[in-house]
Amino acid sequence: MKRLTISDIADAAGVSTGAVSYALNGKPGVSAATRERVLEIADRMGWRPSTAARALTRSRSGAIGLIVDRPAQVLGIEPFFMQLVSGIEAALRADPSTALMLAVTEDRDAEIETYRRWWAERRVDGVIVVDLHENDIRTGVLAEIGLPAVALGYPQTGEVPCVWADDAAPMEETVGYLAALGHRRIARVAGPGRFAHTLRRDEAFTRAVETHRLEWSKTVHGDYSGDSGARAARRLLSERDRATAVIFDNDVMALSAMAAAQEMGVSVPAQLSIVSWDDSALCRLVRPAVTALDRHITQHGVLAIETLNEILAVGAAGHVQAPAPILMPRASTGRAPLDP
Amino acid sequence: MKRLTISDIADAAGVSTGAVSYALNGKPGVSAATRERVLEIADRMGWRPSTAARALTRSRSGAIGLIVDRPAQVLGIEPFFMQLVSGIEAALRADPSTALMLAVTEDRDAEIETYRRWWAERRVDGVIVVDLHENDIRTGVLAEIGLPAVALGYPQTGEVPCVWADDAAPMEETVGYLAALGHRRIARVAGPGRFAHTLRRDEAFTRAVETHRLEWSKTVHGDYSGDSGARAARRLLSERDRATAVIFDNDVMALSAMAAAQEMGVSVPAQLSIVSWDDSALCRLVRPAVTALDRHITQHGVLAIETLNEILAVGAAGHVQAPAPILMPRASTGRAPLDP
DNA sequence: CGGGTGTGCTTAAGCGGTTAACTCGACGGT
DNA sequence: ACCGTCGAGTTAACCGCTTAAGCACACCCG
Repeated sequence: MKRLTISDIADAAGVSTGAVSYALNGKPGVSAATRERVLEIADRMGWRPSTAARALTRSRSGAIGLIVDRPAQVLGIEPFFMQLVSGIEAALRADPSTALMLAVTEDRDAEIETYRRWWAERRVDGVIVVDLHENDIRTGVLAEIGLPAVALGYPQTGEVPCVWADDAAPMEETVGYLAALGHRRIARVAGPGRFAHTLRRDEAFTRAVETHRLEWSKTVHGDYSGDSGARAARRLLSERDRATAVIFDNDVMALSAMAAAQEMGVSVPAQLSIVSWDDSALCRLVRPAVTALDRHITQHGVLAIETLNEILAVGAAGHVQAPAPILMPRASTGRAPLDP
Repeated sequence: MKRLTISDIADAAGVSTGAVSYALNGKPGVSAATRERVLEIADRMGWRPSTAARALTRSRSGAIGLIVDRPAQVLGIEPFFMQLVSGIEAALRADPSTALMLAVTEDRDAEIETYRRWWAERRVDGVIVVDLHENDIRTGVLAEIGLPAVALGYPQTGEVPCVWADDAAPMEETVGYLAALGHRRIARVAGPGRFAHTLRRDEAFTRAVETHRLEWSKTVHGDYSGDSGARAARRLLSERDRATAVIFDNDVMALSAMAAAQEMGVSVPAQLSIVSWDDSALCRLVRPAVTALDRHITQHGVLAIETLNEILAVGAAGHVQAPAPILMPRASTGRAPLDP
């Protein structure tokens, strides 16, 4: 089946390709009657402009890129990305002429290399960057090559607009909630320390611990994988005077830790309360269901696209604050044990 | 930062753009010395051909498409897609000039519409189709418009090459394994009946049940969501002379069902054995860890890309059999209860 | 009735590559 | 010395679309 070009439409309408182009792009230069006729014919014949040809003249590719750089093992199970993609796609549906380009890289260097390649090949008009580090080199590279970008995470140097959410208030709320349940010994199993949001939460946690005058607290770092969550749990549960509540930075670590606790004969929530800083169906899939902070990840995807569109339209955009995570108490949290 | 074009390279090398093109594409027409020099300059200056310009002349976009059509709710948690994407990306890494275009649609019509659009816009060179139905209309549409495609699922009309795996033998093995553990009453919670692989597994299950002369069996259909798995479990567990083992068509339903069983005070595996027809880290994340069939989904992604590349290179490809799922016995299966 | 002024379209150049066709020397054979 | 051949480039057309510039015609005004 032959693909139609603009000249097929021009022939059918009895006008030049230029006129067709004006008609289709809503530009002046053709009469209302002609415009109508061209539009009708193009629609009836099912013509769509070639993205390649358009990209060449407009220097816009009509695609935005997302690069995911986590080990395949974690990727498969981590609901974060698919939720994000859902949000991105939902926002993109408003403008079907834009598509999403996805890449999975093996490391940060490959990620940067892919940005450079995409830019040089004019494959994407902009990108969404996730897992922002403190002093992330990627934003520098993107600014240097001039590839429009929006990052998910705390505002950094200011070169790249960020979609961020306040973690301090929810952290305060979560610690307060656990304190109200009688917990005086709370641990936190964070994500990798290189991530900016990890550090912010670390700080917020420390502050909340002080505010509530807890007896003891501790922060350890994992890598979002189930293994690291389980390992952290085993270590925490082996301590004397151990924690009675643990806040995990994602759902996978929380679930895995809960399994580890069960194996050690520590019952949740009677002897140990568990909170996940990431809500997904996973948290409701297990028993006890896991108390979690809903981060509205899908919404982050929507905001990221809107911000990127703004950059593409007017050349710049400011940081965007997303709604703060909200605590969803479920069965994995309960009153602190009297004698842990 | 200005993007380089082929004429920048031509200028730097002191030759015409035509010569640069010949040099870069390994075509005759330039001396070895010139080729060397051009290659070196292009590399040093970091030039990459514009995909748009290339697409225009070669009528190849250098991208392949994947459309996912499942509710956002299921998407986020279903490890299937990310595993598939991992495989696709791994295979694409061999040829960095090809990118992956991802779309999430709301229903099948939107999916078909997107295929048509992508084709008309020359956005992708080929697509990978998942969740094949019996007599799937999508393969017809793709064949009609001539968009190269590879499907994941049982071979159908033959218009589109399929990457498929035998489910019969593993089903036989699984039922045999449960029978050996003393189970005489086995249920199966399948995916939606419209999927081709669901029907094949239904048949295989029925046959295996006969082979092993089970006392009783039953197949009910869910929709891969946790809710449907839990609902099915509750219904099955409420029956008199209920099943002592259940095989689920995916991990999400299996996990959810296990949670429902726990809520009903039915212990796994003492009173109920659970098997998931899909292995992911999820199955190892919960306690008891879930016995599952590893379908090598990542491998399916790799095979799909290889097959698609074959179609793009030589115009056609045959069906490809992927390795059969293998049973990974874990803690969710055990000896049948003497008195269920 | 000549000259400005829109209107509605066509023409053609250009986006960044690819490639068929052509040019220009050098070389070899007779 | 002349012609044919070949290697190494160059030139220019083309892919499908956009858009500045051009052009023909109708209309209005003094």
